[in-house]
This record gives sequence, structure tokens and C-alpha cells, in this order.
Amino acid sequence: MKINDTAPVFLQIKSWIEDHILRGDWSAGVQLPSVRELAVEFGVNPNTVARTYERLTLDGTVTSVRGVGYFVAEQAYDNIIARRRKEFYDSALPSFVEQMHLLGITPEEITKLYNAKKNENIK
Amino acid sequence: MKINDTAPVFLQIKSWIEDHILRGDWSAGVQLPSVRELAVEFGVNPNTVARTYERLTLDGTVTSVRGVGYFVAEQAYDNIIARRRKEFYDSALPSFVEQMHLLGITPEEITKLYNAKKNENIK
Amino acid sequence: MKINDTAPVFLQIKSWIEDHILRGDWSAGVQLPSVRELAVEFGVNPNTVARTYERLTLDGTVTSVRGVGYFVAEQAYDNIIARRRKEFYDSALPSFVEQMHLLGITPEEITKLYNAKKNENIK
Amino acid sequence: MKINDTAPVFLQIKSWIEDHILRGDWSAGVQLPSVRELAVEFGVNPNTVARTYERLTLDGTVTSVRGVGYFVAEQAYDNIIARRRKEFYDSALPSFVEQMHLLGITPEEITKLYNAKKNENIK
DNA sequence: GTGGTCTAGACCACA
DNA sequence: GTGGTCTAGACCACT
Repeated sequence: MKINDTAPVFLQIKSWIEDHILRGDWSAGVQLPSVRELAVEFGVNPNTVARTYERLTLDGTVTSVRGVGYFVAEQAYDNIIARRRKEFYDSALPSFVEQMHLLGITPEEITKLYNAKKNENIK
Repeated sequence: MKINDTAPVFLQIKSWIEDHILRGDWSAGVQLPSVRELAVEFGVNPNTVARTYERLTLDGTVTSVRGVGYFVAEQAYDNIIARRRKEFYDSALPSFVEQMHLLGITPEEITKLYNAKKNENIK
Repeated sequence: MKINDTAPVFLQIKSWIEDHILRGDWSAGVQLPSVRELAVEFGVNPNTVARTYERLTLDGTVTSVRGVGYFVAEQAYDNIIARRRKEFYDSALPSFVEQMHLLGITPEEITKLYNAKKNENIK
Repeated sequence: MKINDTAPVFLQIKSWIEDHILRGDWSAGVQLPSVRELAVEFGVNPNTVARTYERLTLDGTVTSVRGVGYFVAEQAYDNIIARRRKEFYDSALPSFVEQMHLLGITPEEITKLYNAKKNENIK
């Protein structure tokens, strides 16, 4: 996880978990790492991780069972994809293309990097 | 300009000014809108706009003449391009391509939107 | 029984048993399902069910016979009715009526649903 | 506000704010009490109130302007009504009627209390 | 002054 | 052990 980000830590951890689900590492019904575990792993206060899980619960991405732990919700994958796609097409993509024009960057560069990344994943 | 952004207002205004310079709307030596004007236009506190100009001055993008106003610096364009390009290649581009893979978005979509935007600008 | 409730599981089971007694399904002296049976039926830990019976015993709703099982106490019905009625008039009813006013819901709707439910029970 | 409730304090404060909006005390665009003010008023830690406002923001009931304060959102009223109504018809109402049958309470009692409350509000 | 994040530590209920 | 809430206090960025 990128720690040198400017975004709030609890949102970075949220994205980290969502990315795992998107990649299929954690599928529906699977139990997630406990709050205390993640707190140790990321070197943050348990409250910060708790806040991450709270948000994920509100999103419907995760369900909590009291005294047991957190589990990946059934609709988690669709949920995250929908949310991310919306944000991507509404905001990230337009401003990205705007930047490309302003900075004189061509689509070919994007395609190139995209393929490089694809091959990397295959390896 | 999107005012309902999560980014600090004074940085949004900074980007807005830089974008104008990148587009060639304001070239070197040109006098920029006064603090008061921009404050009214954006509906924000004059202090906020003052902070924007303060930053732009520190960046070397703008020069201030006491009692007169702010002017686009000679190196402004190169300045902004260099800064933006670095940020783009170091941060925006990698995470963007990462998102493309996670969300199953193809480079063709980017190219298409890029060209659409280009034609729109020509018009 | 709704298991996805926010209330503690052992209290949900407690209510479930009390409801049966109120409906007359289980009258005084009747032996109740064993801890193990209920644990299997609800898919919870036996400790959780044990805790339910512990509470019911403290309430005087249930009596335990060591090595045999749990039985509906003599005063069970009166016990539950009194407790529930008090809670109902003190808390549930006032806040319910408050909600009705805030949400613009009329007593007719309640009456209607009440009668529908009554007919359903008769069937 | 009922303090002797079993619900989390930050949710009680949330309901308190929503009730004010439903009653028309605070309409769209109005600035709400600051986090620190409410913390003093309710005798709780500012973090608790902050959590309340965080939830209200996520609900779209409230918007925050950094360095300025919280404001009632445009859709706040509709938002709250829709949420409350859904909860009412899906959950509160059915279980309430269920209780009425179990405890032998008639709709007339509800109607009576409802009208009493109405007259009280008129006065 | 305002909101926003984070830490540290405590206590509780639940399984 | 688990999650959930709350306090106390700090620091930051923004207006």
C-alpha cells in the first residue's frame, strides 16, 4: 500500500481492502483480518482500522458479526465496481483527459503503459 | 470551476489560474485578475484568493508588484508544465492505469474520449 | 426469526421463546427445546443459547431441572405480559406515536394493518 | 433528547438533528450548530458529535464547508423522510402490530394517544 | 473560529 | 478472542 499518499489513512486502508476484493483475493463470505491485526500490520491505531470497517459496512461491502469478525458481503464485488466505475467516468477520466491535453500527452503513452502492466500481471 | 470539490479551495483556484496559462489565455507579462475580483467571482473570502497568489508567487509562476497587482512570470509556462508533468508521470498516470486494469477499462476508451475532446477544442 | 437484527442474538432468541409462550404454544410446565437443539436450529454457539436460558431463569419465566432440561414456569405468562406491557407503554408506544406525527402517518393505517393481521391469525 | 436511551449517543444526536429538520426548525441551507457547541450542550466529547455529523454527511442530509461549518442539504428533508418511512413500514410498524396482538392492545388506544398528542402540538 | 484525522487508552457486550 | 462506543487530547488545514 502506498503510504506516502496525501489521502486519509483510513481511506487508504479501505481502498486496499477493496482492491483485494476486486482482484478476487477475498470473495463473498470470507472472513477479513480483524481490526487489531490490521492495526498492527499497518502500524496504525485500532480506531483507524475500525473506522475503515465502519465505512465499508455502511457501503454494504462488508458485514459485521458481533464478537466474531467482519465478512465480505455478497454484493461486495458489484458494489465496489459500480462505485468505482461511477467515480471513474464522472470524475477521474474527464480530468485525466483534460490533463493529457494540457500537458501534451498522447493516448499512445497510456496504451503502452497499459500493456506493459498487463504483461507484468501475466508473468 | 467545481467548487464542491474535496480539495482546498485555494488550490482549486490555483489550478484554475494555471490551466488558463497552460491554454495560452494568459501569457507572460499579462496582469492577472485582482484578489477582490476573483473573490467575488468564486464567492470566497479574499484571504483565500490571497493565499492562492501567495503560493503562485512562491512557485515562481507569478510576480507581484506592490500596489499594482499580480503578473504572469516569464518562466510561468515552463514552470507549470514541469511541475504538472512530474506529478502526472509519478503519481496520476500509474494509479490511473492501475484503476483501468481493476475496472476492466481499455485504452481504446481513453483514446476515443481524447479525440472527442480534441475535436471539440478545434471547433 | 430475523437473525440480521442489530440486537444481541441471545436476546433475539429470548424474545422468540417468550413470543411462543405469549401465543400459547408452550404453556406452564411444558419442557422447552434443549440448548443444543436451539443452537443447531439458529446456527449459533450453544453458549449463546445457554445465556438466553440463564436470563429467562433470572426473569422467573423458566425453571431448570439439572440433567433434565428447562420448563415453562407457572407465572411465565403473567411475567412476560407485565414486563412487555410496561416496556410498551413506557417506551415503545410514545416513540411510535411521535414517529407517526413526524412522518405523517395516520392511526387508520395502524388499524387497517392490525385487522389484516387479526384475520390472518384466525385463518 | 432522551438520554436514558440504550442507543449509541452519536445516533441519538443524529436523530435529534433529523427531528429538528423534519419539524421545519432548520430548513435547507441553514447553518447548523458547530461540533464544539453541541459537544458542550450535550456534555459529550467533540469526537462524538463529529461522528454524528460524519454520518449525516454520508447520508447526504448535511454538507460540510471546511473551516466554516455544517449546513442543511437541499434534499435533507426528503432524504430523512424517505429513510424513516422505509424503516417504519419495513420494520417498526410490523413488529409494533405484532406486539399489539401479543399484548392484547387495541388500535383504539393508539388512536386516542395519537389525538392527544395532536392537540398538545396545536396548543 | 471551523471541520478532519489520528493516537492512546478505556470500557462494554458478545461468542 | 471479536466488534462498538466513548473520552481526552493532539495536530493539521482552511476561512
